Amino acid sequence: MPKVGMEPVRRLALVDAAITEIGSRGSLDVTVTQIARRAGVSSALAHHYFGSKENILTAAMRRILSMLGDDLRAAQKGKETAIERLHAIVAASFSERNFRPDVIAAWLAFYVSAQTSGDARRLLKVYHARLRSNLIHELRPLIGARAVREAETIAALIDGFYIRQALRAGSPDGRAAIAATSGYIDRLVAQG
Amino acid sequence: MPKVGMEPVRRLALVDAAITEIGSRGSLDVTVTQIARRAGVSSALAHHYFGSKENILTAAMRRILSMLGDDLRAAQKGKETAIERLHAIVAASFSERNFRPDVIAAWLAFYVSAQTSGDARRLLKVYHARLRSNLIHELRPLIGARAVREAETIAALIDGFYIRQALRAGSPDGRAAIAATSGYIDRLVAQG
DNA sequence: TTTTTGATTGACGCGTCAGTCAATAAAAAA
DNA sequence: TTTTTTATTGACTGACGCGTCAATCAAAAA
Repeated sequence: MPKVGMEPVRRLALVDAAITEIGSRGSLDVTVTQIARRAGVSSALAHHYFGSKENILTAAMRRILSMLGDDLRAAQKGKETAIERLHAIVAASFSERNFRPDVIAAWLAFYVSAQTSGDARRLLKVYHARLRSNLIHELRPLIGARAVREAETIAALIDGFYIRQALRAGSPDGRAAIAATSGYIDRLVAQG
Repeated sequence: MPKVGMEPVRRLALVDAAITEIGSRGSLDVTVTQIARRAGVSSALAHHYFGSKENILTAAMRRILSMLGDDLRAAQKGKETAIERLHAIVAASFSERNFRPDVIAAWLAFYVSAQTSGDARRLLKVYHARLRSNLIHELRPLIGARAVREAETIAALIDGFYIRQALRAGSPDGRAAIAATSGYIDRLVAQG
């Protein structure tokens, strides 16, 4: 079976396997062997390509956040008004692709690892900064100086719905989260 | 030094040490030896009293949540109106005693362990249920049927500020969180 | 065909950690 | 005083996980 050009294939498979494994175990306490098995390779190969377990986990995190980033960008495209773009940000945050049990569990686990790992911390901060700057940019023309503080609150609301979903049993209810968050924004704007 | 009646003293010291250790490491990945050393005893003694590491961690979690519960109850006492009690709930949630880096880190870590451990999950659900029922009870006379949905949103807001604080560097800014959350409630009530 | 290069893994060393156990020491009870 | 009970720990073990390494295998290049 040894064919040339396997590296990118294996890397992707391992990262995907890591996300799934973290999601299914609900914790970063996954072994390289578990990840490798799920990806259909040996643990030695995982080390061969990634060097260390931490590198695998960081790559998984990067992938989750970049998926979210892509969605955010895509959702805002074509929207004409600021309020539409705000709604698009909220919708993307709770879209079927991102607001999923395994992704939520992984995302939560990364929050914890950000307490220790510099890489994880940096990546999460980038995501925070981008979300924040997006929100402020759209809010400013609508509510002026209050945009900064309100962006923080909206972000907290989004993160809050994420973490609470992590504790729920059933499949995520993105619509309720969207309704609440968008509702908050609408009331904000209506009041000026 | 062996004196009788050490058990409750040791238990308390070990649980406190566990909270501090988790907070300082920012993760549940703490060893029994670390906890025991911080409490000034051997790891064997920790096992002697608690039987297992998981029991220590669960006890630590129970303690954090019961501290929060006490504060919540105390804060509501003496308040006459529903809106005052709502503000008291928010203030207690972000009080100096609870909204502290090590407690926040431990709390976050417990959220993760709730994905795996039945005990942790159960404890967190109790906290959620109590907060939810408190909020609904006070909101109902003010906004009627919308109370249920809004209680969920307020809870998400609180949890969201917690998790976002976990990523920040400096010491927690409880006032800002209180201002935002209480502000949300005020606007809610003002609109009827 | 021979050589090189990339893919792949089984086996293993090294460290860590949870939990056990037997032994010691001192207080309390008999 | 002798016996029992409680507190306490050093030493140990069995399991587990990361990361390494030498070896194998097949495709590609020479």
